[in-house]
Amino acid sequence: MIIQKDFYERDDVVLIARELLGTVLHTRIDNALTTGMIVETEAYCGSIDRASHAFPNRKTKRNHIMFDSGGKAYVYLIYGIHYLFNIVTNRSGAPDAVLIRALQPIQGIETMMRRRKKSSSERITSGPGSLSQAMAIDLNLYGEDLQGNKVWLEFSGNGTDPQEVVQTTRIGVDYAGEDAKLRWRFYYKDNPWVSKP
DNA sequence: TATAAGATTTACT
DNA sequence: GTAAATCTTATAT
Repeated sequence: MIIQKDFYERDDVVLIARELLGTVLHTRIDNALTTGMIVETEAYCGSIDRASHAFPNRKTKRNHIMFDSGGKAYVYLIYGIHYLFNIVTNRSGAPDAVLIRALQPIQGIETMMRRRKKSSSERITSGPGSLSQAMAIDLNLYGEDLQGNKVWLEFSGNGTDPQEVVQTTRIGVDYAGEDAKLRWRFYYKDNPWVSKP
């Protein structure tokens, strides 16, 4: 079942990050379908969180889609190399987003291996830059509606959380001072697809 | 206008 | 363990 807009428009971005674990991200790019279960997320709250690009409610050309209402894709280029995929949440004017950090591949694994230039399916979607490359996520998806025909999310069929969830601190945000200690990262314990430094 | 650093990954020493 | 790749934004001249 496709996740509806009201799921994303709630105001608790941390809760949404937790609930996105176990849902399935789909992209259909160049007529190739790729899907994967989300196993690692991080929450970013633009109004109070120094680690967010939108702190403190600052709108730029890069991040302006975060100020739109929830249920859109926020894609940006980091280090001039990697695209990171975020899901915009909350109401218009509240710049919250959830970063997708790792997937467990389900469909289109051959396609993902070709895009990643790997001959093995090992860890082709572990890490935010890697999964974007595997799913063909780039700036063409900036602001894309998550109920469209290019990128969307679905609840998994069984609706269960088969694995234990770990809540801990985020990665790569040491510059954010006290906010770097917020435990806004979620992942499935012992899942081999979770990103490891 | 110029410089520095970043929600990262990969290759090399 | 360290460095390079190289685009966007913020801060300082």
